[in-house]
Amino acid sequence: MTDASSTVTEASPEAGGKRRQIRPKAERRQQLIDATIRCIAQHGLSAVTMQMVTREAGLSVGIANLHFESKDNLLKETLRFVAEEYHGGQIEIMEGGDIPDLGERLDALLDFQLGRGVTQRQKMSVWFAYYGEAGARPVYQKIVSTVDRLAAQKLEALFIQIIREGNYRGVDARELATGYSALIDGLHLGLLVTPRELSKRRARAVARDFLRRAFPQHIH
Amino acid sequence: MTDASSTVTEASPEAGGKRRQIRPKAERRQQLIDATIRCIAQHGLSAVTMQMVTREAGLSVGIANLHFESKDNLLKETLRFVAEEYHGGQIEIMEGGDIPDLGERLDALLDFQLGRGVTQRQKMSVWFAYYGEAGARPVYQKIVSTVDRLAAQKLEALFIQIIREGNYRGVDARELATGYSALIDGLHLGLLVTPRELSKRRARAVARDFLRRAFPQHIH
DNA sequence: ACCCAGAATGAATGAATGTTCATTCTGGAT
DNA sequence: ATCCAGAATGAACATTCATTCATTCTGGGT
Repeated sequence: MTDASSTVTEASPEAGGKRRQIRPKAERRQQLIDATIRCIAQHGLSAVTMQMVTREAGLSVGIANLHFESKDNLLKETLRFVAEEYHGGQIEIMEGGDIPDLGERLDALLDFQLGRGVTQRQKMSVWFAYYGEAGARPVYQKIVSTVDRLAAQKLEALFIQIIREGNYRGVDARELATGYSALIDGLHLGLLVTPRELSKRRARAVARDFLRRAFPQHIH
Repeated sequence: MTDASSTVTEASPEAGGKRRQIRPKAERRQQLIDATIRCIAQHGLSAVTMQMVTREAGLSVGIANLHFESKDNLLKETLRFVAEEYHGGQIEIMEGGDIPDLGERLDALLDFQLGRGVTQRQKMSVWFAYYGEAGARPVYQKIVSTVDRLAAQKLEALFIQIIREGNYRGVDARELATGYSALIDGLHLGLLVTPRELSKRRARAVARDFLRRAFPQHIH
């Protein structure tokens, strides 16, 4: 009855007041997934331990196996969350009823893919940590493939619309979509591994150039 | 004096004849690095153990710490080897005194980057396994950055030559080189993670398209 | 005020792994 | 034939980590 921690936000990893709190399952799951993302970004996927994650979340070790049955499952669910968040965001923009102009929609997509601040870097780390293991783990491949395929289809559909509107000749939407996706992935890699060589500004310029060369009327 | 294993190639992981062989240090180092590459490709970086690597190499556990001082060091040296092999190959082609025609040289580069068979897939796995950890491990970043920077410079130099020869206007060699490198990285990722969606043939077509759009006179 | 389903805890457990080092063995030098 | 530097071995050790579960605690329902 001495502390004023009645509205504690769980944001403080340490804190003296360590009063036990009971929260709904869904909330704890998300809390653990968020902590996992931070841990992977900071220490790398192969160095992540359950103790590390639960401490980062400000919870006890046992709780991870209560809400996820195992470490493997926690990692799997974390990947699923990141994948769905990233691709979901893209898809929303590409379907974009809120942006009628196709050129502006492309711009918004590019903003989403290469924008944001520190948070984005965390997500990128997680993203590529899983890519690294995907070659040996079919489960990861499957999760990524599923969302990837949908995003690829939406991108192709958007490109088809743009090609029709601009009356561009000799351009294959599918091939261009594959190229653009690969380019964005490659730029993310560059930003992550060699941030000294590749600034975010330049990455955006490069991606924009790619689009301009393909759709000169839509990107200026 | 009963066996004919005098010219044993160390290629057989098991084998009944387990006679101890003494070999020069450099050879053992390479043997262990090769085994490490195979293990990473097959099991993923985070699952690799010393026992796994030494068994794959057909040697005892102690030997890894004899030639490399630790597991960390073995992994570091393996990355250095893969990085230098990949970038070294590229650089050799780009400097390429043996291919005078610039268009053909681009073709050769593309062949090297997206060609080959199973072996190449192994190398890709290793490559991205390290990328995944690079966000959290400055040592890996440094190794990759070093070779990467040199390759980027050579590529830019090649593009400058091509731009001059073709008299291309409004094209920035540096930006184009960044874009092409990123595209290749992204295509590698696609081949590794979603081989069902992206065939090697299509990856080549996409990369070729990128070059053709930039240098139409040099790529047909 | 009381109760109790089930959320949360964390010490204990056992398995896995990196590293060490006393010992064995090899092959070229003498 | 003999020798020995140092390459190779692998059982043993210490540590680290995922998982378990007996116990404690919480907060909504009655």
